[in-house]
Amino acid sequence: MLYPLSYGGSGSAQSVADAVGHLPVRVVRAPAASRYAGSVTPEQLSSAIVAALSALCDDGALTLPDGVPTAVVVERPKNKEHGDYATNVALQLTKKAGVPPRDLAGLLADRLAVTEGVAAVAVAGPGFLNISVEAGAQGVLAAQVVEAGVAYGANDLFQGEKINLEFVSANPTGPMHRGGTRWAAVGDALGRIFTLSGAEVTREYYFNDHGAQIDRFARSLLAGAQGRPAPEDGYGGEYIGEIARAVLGERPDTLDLPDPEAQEVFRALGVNRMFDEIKATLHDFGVDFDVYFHENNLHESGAVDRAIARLTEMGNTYESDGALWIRTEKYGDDKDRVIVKSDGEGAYISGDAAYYVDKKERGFDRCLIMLGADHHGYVGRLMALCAAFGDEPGKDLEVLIGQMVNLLDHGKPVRMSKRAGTGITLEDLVEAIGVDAARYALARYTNDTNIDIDLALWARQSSDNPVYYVQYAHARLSAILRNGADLSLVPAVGDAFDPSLLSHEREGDLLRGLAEFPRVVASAAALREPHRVARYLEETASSFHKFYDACRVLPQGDEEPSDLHAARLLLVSATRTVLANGLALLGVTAAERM
RNA sequence: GCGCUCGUAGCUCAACGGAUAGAGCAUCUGACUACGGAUCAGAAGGUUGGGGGUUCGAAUCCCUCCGAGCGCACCA
Repeated sequence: MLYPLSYGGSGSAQSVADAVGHLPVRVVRAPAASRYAGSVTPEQLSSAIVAALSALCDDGALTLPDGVPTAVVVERPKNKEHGDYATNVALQLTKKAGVPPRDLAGLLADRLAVTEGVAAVAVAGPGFLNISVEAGAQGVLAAQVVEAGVAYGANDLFQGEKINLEFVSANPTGPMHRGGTRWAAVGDALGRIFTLSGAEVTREYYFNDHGAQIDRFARSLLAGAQGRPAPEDGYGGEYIGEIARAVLGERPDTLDLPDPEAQEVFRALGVNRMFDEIKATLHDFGVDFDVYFHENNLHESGAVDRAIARLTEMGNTYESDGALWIRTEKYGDDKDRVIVKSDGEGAYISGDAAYYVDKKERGFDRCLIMLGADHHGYVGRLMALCAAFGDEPGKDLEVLIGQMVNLLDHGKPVRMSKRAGTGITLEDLVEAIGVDAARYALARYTNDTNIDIDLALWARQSSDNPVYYVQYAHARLSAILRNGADLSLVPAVGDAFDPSLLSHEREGDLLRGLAEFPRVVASAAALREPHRVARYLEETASSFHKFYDACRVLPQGDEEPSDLHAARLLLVSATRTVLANGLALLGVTAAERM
């Protein structure tokens, strides 16, 4: 769930879906133009329903004071007794039209029944329209998926938008702990999802390399190098000694310098070492940022002073008790905040103000910041900051919160990392269960719930591990295609493909599932919920296994290859495309063999 | 005390305000002359924390109580 589109108790609980319109029909680009005509997609059904409504109004059978909607929701029912597709349009319009829902549904059903590719339309329950599609109209999708290839799943929800994603942004004072770890997986996946939804994405990491924490880090390194214990307010853990030794390796004479100068060497070189280590860890995790932004630059370049000046020009600052304050309360924060401390130093928020201005000057339509739950108290002031600059919180700036991740091992909490001296690090997690399982496990759940990840489960290579279930399906699909190739059997294409052959119930289930993929991607982008992709992949893998169990794809023994074999091989190819594209969105390997 | 996020099967979790609340694991029963059994079929398992409200319809929105996690700096 998105954190605040509305925030600070303004009361409106408007969902993102509302904000972008009715998702299921609006966002989806029809599969690439294709020589395989005759398919029936949800979008086409939506159009057909809109046309039917218009016709009913023209005939005087129906009166809609607000006019005919431009699109209606067509969804795939959970229960397949309710047809291939369903719409609640009659229930939605019953009040405006002044017609009982079942009557309105009946009027629409008569009109829709004659649509090409539609096999049957039924009125059900309180007034749902249940639509069944002819087998041939569904089967076409297999060809469309294979034609689209890696582009299948693309949609234009964020077409042309420049989106800045800031995530992880762990302090360069130690190895990356679990707070940033969840976002490393989820934020990167979200970036991939936005990209497939048409956005131009910039991934950004904000290094807080300014301020007291860096002083503490430098003092800790110096202490470590001198064999003294870590300062009381400093950093412990084995990595301090490692970094200190590395700095000494680079500058062996450091300890001969007076302490203040030595500390400066440790600061400069130690922080750089930490940068490099964090970048390398993330790279190994499959996450690379386009921009590593250094907070210190904002202070040294005068960007902070300019941002503060601008806030002052806009009348959003005032002096009190020798400090400069920003009027965040006016914009929904709990209270005003100090932006320049009475000692003349910029408070932390001054860097954020300048950073935000910098992002906007770089032309981003949306800036998303992803934070751990331990920072959610900061959301209000960030949003207020955005408003203080005259921008629109929730649009120009959006903050996502990821709740805590608890790591377990055989049900028991794992809390400490020897090397970091604090929480479990990303490296610890990867070492325990590998990159694929780690990324999948972290991306599989909604961000706004605490999750427990049991290392013992995710390290297991068996069916109770969801990532293996999906990867296995992909490997199995790959094996079928390999075996088919050995028999010189290739997926049906062009005139050789008869979509109506894919008429088995399990084939229909699978095809309808594959048709959902672009909408799943679009909704994952709109709601900022990558876990939808993971759940969808598990469903699709399951749907495939059921198909596999019931439908023989390749010829057996001396059997002659038939058009059905070729058609099913095409369906196999399409399914593999969807699983591969979906796993790619999560940054998880899609292996041909396991 | 105030705020944010949650509370769904024994466990871990799904469910754009829609139809009989779904999966996996665990438990029980079945399917291997195997296109990869890392699979499939079936059974059992629920007052969606409690109580009000909103409406054609609520796990979902509003109020309230209970419980959990995380926050409430001139720290960063």
